Amino acid sequence: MDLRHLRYFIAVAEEQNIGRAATRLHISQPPLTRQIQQLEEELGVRLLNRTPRGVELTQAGALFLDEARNIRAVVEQATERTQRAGQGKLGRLDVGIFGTAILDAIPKLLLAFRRSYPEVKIVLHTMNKGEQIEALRQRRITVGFNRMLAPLPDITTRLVANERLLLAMSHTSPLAAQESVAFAALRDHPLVLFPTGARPNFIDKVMTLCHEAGFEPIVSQEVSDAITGVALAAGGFGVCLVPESTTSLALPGVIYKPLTGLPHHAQVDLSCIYRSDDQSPILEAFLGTIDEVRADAGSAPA
Amino acid sequence: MDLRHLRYFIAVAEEQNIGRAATRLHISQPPLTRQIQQLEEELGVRLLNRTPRGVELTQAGALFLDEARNIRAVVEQATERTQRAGQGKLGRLDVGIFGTAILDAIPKLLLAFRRSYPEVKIVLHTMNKGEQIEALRQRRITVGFNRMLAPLPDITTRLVANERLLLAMSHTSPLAAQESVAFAALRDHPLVLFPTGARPNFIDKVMTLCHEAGFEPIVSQEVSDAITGVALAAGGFGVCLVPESTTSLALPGVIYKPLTGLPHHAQVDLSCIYRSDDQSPILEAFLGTIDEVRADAGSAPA
DNA sequence: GGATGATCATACTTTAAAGGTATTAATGAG
DNA sequence: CTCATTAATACCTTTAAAGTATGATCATCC
Repeated sequence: MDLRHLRYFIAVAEEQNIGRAATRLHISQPPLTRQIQQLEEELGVRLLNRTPRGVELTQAGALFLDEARNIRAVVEQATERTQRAGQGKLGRLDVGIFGTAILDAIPKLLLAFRRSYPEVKIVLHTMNKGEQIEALRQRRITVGFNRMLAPLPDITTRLVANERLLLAMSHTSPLAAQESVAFAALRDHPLVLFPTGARPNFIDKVMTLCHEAGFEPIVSQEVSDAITGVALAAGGFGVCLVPESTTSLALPGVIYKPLTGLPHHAQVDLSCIYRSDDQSPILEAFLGTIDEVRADAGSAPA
Repeated sequence: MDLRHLRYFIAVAEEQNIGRAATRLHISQPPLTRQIQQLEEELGVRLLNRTPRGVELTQAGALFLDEARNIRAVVEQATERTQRAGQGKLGRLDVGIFGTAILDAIPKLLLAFRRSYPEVKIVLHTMNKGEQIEALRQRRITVGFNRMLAPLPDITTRLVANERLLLAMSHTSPLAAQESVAFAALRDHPLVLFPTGARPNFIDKVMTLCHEAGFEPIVSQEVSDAITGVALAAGGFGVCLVPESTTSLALPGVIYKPLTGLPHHAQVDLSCIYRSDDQSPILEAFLGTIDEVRADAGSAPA
């Protein structure tokens, strides 16, 4: 049996007349007669009673008409859903996120994507840089978000945001009175650094900036993540260099100050990463959303 | 799109390999490759990612696999149901019944049919002789039950039961003391006759029997149906000739007596009637059940 | 790192089946 | 009894699916 048989049978049943049905189907009458005969033979069931004025459905034929219409509807729905999936409009996007990277930019991005593609289910997985790479390769996630990723052949990196550096400190800090802080002034202040973890990382970046500025920083403490770092800064353990988006962390007693005297490259990137050979339409859609969001942010910066 | 495409795609998806799937489908690899390409082109969706070790499903492909399996199941179920309908095992049987004909024989028959064909819905329609003929011609019913039907060209009659005649009377009747009643004795007893309605009917039959026995009966009352007739007999209006199955009507004060001295043809038939040109499998099944029930009754009479 | 083997894709041919034309058979209407 | 209508059949054409042979690509193994 064939979908064509169903289509033909529906036409014949609706017209109650093989010739008229053939016209409607844009074929001639004899092949239609044959196709219906073939269908009946294959099912082993008489579907039509032939009369001199046309045909009429048997009881089995009436039942089969219902079934045929149902099948047609199911097939239509299947193709429609598949096509939406093929356009990235229906499906699932697994996203690897890295602790503090979830602040600010990423929620905006995910919300924008969900607005454009409401039928794509977004599943978040918290994992660190190494785990993200591993999960990408194993296809457990489609995209990850990270900072300062060393380039890899099979992973493509796409810049999502480039943030200024700010200085987090306790409101009791001697630097708190100033409107802004000169980077070079940090030579005399103990620093809380983060994150400890796979190199290269943000600690390396800060160290390099200090060296470029001509001093060796006083390291008060190295901690695993930004939240801990800011908390320690609030507690007076020292000052802590953070990406701008960290200001979303409004811990009590913490104030953030802009820095002056930093080189242009003293910014910290936030990148989206994905498998270079991934051609899935959902990924494409997601990358498109990134572009849109960046364009919006560029045209109307906050 | 075609059911073949679905079958092929399911095989490819399950084997994750076009060549192996082709073997499983008993075709060679190139046409299978082409059919899959064709399917993708028609949907406008990439369903497979080709790798050097075979193929893997895209997200849309995985969704389509589910849909394809679903369609296959729906189609299988449709053919299965249609085939059962074609064998008379699934569907609907509309039956016209005539008042008192519902006693005894017909319930037995309908129960036997329902036991053999539990998925055929039996719908009963109470209608008289003329209405049954009309309803048969208009296909509102498939079979009817009736007595003493005059032969018609487009309606076939099939004898279901042939019943003796009994005499219903009040237990206070002078005839009540006898074990049986000689038919000729009825010449002196007023008769309650039924049914009034389309000729020929049971009244004609009784009158003929009386004439053959050489007397003109005293007609006490003519009534529309057996129940009324028996009730009047119970009330002392006279005696009432009834088919044997009427004994199911155990009205208070009524007794039934066998008759002696009747000719062989003094029996009343109960027949099933149906359109002569009706070839529906459900009718065939029902006629088959009639045969079986009669055979059972014949081999082991009550 | 080049040979090897596996896999999918392409080109071309064969075969099967769907579609078309002409005609017949059956049946009801005028 | 003829005519019109309808489905069925016979035969031919065309389309498309299947087969054969071969090429391209890429991972794997010595």
